[in-house]
Amino acid sequence: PALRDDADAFVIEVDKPKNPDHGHFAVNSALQLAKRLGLKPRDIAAAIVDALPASALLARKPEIAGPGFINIRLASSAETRVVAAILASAEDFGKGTSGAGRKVMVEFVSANPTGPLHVGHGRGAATGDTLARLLEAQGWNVSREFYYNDSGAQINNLGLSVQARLREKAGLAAAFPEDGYRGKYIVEIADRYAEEHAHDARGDDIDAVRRFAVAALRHEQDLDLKAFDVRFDVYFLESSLYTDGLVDKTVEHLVKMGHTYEQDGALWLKTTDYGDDKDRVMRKSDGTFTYFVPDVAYHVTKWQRGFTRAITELGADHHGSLARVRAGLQAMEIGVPPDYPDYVLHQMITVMRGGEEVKISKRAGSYVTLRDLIDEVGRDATRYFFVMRKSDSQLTFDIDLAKSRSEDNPVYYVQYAHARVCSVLAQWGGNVDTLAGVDLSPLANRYESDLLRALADFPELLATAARELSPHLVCVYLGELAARLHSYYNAEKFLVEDEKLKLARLALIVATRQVLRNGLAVLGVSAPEKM
RNA sequence: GCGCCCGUAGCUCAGAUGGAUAGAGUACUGCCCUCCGAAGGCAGGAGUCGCACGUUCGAAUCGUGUCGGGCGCGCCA
Repeated sequence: PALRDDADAFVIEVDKPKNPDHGHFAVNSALQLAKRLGLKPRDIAAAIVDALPASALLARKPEIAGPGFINIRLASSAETRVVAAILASAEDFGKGTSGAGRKVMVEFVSANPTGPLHVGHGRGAATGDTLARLLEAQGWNVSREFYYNDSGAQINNLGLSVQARLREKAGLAAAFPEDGYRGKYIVEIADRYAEEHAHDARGDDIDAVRRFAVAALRHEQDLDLKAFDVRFDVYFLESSLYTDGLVDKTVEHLVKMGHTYEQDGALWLKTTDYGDDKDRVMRKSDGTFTYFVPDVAYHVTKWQRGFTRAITELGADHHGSLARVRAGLQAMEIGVPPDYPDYVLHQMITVMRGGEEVKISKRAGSYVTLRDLIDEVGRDATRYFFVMRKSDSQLTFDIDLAKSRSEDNPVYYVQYAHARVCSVLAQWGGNVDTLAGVDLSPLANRYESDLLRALADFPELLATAARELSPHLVCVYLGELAARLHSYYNAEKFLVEDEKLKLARLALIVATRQVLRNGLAVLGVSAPEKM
């Protein structure tokens, strides 16, 4: 009665307790209501339990435990239903429909074409691609986009660096640009340029040199991404923002909206009106634009291309641009939500080699490339490694450890579980399809129950990972699922004499194999039948 | 100085909406293949969840402060 006069709605929360002794579901409402009702939590719980109707789905009457939790345990017949659902849905098991076909862009990697992709880009590539796969699995219409800066000072610098190497080769006294790129790959590009441009072996045609270098590096990056099984739908050139006049239009629009002012010969945007900590220069006193203007213009195109949702995956060293871009978008007053786009930042990776930190510097040419990693530890392990940690925690990547202990990489643990099931099925020799309608009532021990619970969690897990933009949750889940399969395998024999028991167990492990496969697919990691 | 992220076992890290004895891997110790692959399993020790205060029936989780680490803060990109 007290609840009926209360204007506040009361929401009953149903938890899934970590401890299996607490049942499949737990309700803590009695604890939360105790104060409002002025009653003891256990008394409230008892009243609730008494009022519940009996159900064939429940193993027994809900229990009151601890300070007043209500623990609910499913009957075995309810618990095993998930197996049939998995076998029926196969690769679609776990998918959701919350995206409802809406468009979302995931922008990631977006490396400038001034050098090979390094470990940081690898983390971004694995994270962004997994996010895209997660969103696709929730029914979003995902477009993967790579934005690259093919103009401006850094590209200029790249051209000059290659030119300097060309001149060295030609025996000319040439000063290497102070901020030039010193990596070996610059020398290689210079060599190739000289080969293919015999008439300009000294690189006098700086435009041609620059174009060649950008094309060469873009090509290398594409090969790296391909080796990583990452593909993009759109490569967006920063230069197109200028050639299409979008940068100018954006600036004009911001001026028109009254969010700018002139000072010291420069044009400023009042980003402080939108939460930035200081106003930002848009047009420098020399008439050129600062980089954040094309950034805003680029995000305007995302919105105007119909992406009402956009996710931008960046290295954490770019986090300073977030507030600015969002502020710029707000100042446009074109209806973009204040939190557009969603940002997912990945923290820096500290690379250790030989017990020492490897400083990654493009300009100095000290590098651990993505290609090195893929060659040394393999694509699957590299992808898994990069997404198994929360992206906003910094991680230490010990190259020696990754190489020497590559067999201990957690990805093999998960893949092995999959291969193990395949191996059992091969020994059985029966037709897997016939397992779909098998009687599952023989499944009763705790290993089977644990496995069933884990399988049933998969759809919600994927939904959570997508909602939280947290790919690492998939890795955590798969590790636990594989652990349960391995424990089960060691504790019980599957290919037993008892035909009914055997078929029930086989159906269960086939369902497990399917979920392992589906989870690995989201990560872009293979599910081998043999290892 | 300002902003963002992080601070959980020796090490690397999980702990979604606050819940019931804080988890995994690794390392270390000891067991388990006449048995579906031991790339596996089982058992053990190891943590005042950086610190303090606060909110709450209840805090690793929320708030404030503080200390420590990373990153970013230029009319650079």
